[in-house]
Amino acid sequence: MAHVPASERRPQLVQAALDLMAREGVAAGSTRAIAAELGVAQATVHYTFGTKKDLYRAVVEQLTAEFIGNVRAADPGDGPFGEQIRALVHALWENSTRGDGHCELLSEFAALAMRDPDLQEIMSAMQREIEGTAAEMLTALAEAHGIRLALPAREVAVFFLAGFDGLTDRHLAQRTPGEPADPDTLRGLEVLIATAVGLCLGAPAIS
Amino acid sequence: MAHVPASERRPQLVQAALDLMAREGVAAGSTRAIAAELGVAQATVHYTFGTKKDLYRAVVEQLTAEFIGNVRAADPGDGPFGEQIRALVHALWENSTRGDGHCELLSEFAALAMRDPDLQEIMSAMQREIEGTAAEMLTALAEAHGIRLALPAREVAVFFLAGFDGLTDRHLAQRTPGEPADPDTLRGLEVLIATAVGLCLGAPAIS
DNA sequence: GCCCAACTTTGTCAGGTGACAAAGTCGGCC
DNA sequence: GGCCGACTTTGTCACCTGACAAAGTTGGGC
Repeated sequence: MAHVPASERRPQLVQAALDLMAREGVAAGSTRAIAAELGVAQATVHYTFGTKKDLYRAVVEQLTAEFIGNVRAADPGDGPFGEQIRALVHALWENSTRGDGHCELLSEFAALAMRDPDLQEIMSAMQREIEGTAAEMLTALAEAHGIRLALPAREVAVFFLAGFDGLTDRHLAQRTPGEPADPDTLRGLEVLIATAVGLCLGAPAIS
Repeated sequence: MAHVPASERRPQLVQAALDLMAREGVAAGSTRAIAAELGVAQATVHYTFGTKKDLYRAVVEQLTAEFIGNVRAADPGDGPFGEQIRALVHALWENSTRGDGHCELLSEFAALAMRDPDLQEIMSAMQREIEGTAAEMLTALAEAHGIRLALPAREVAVFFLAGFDGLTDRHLAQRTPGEPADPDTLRGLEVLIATAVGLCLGAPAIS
């Protein structure tokens, strides 16, 4: 095996762990399996990261960065406000249901984080970062249309992202890999978009 | 250890597994740990259930039954329609965030189910059962008030429950055990209730 | 009162886990 | 050109896992 500086080995191992776990689940991410994925001795993992949890931490950070990058890269098109939101959300949905296992992996880490304070801190920070990004994009979009948001952008973001996460979880629970998404889930997504846009514009029924 | 018929041992083991896993997480639910929780030999688990997965299945079914029972037992009070919904949702929230670990456990099983077709089937059925229950209660409530729902009850239920699950997950990710819930989460819950009620009554901004 | 089937216990297996130590190998720097 | 520190490999702990077999033990039915 070639001699590679640790600064290169690190991202290689993170990527190997990410690939393996996205494919076969967090539970399959033993240090041995991850090392084998990269074609490296098991002890290399411990040499590079010290502890398995440190590797996991790095994987989650990588996953977060990718996710936020994808969100930011989405193209809202140039329609009216509501249509732009719709386009962004659909892009996000495509991204989350692409079947590369990254979304599942994030859910698994979220489950792990409930029992592990260290992981919880990371996942919590990640969530806040995503919410911040969403709020920021929403604000920018509204501003571009000269719209004054009826609710603080952050509140809309939290409401929307909670609904979105719930729907992706539902999708993951209901889907059969080959088939299209459950129509109830897709309908839920449309309702969510409509209510979120309504929230922004100050729909009368909302207290 | 006393000689107990398997028909009694079964629920005892399920309860022991439930207690243990709610307390320490699914990962701590080895057959040995579960047997020890009940004060029984490890092989008893295999005698009674054959396979660990069969035990897990039984635990999930128990958890589902409890959850639906709690939902059904909630008291909507006797205010106007919107207030009754609100009361029910708050009861559900209290139930889900009580800190007995059952909610966390359900999330963990949902994560497991993403990689295990057998579990997925159970969790999927559970989800549909909960949605059906919610839709049913919503219909009954609307009928009692002479309200004609602007959307099919099932659609409202899917939308609401997805949002609710997202918010409980957010709560689980953000909370620090001793402290009160994150205000953003609670605000999200209120927004969710308001939009769900608005959906029922046919809020104008919703397409 | 006894006997058979249902249940429980003890013991063991093969395999997987995270972690580490020690020896080996490589590459850049002097 | 050699050497020293950074990296890799091999080997090995101690432990935990699900599963099973075989030998008890118990209780209900006759």
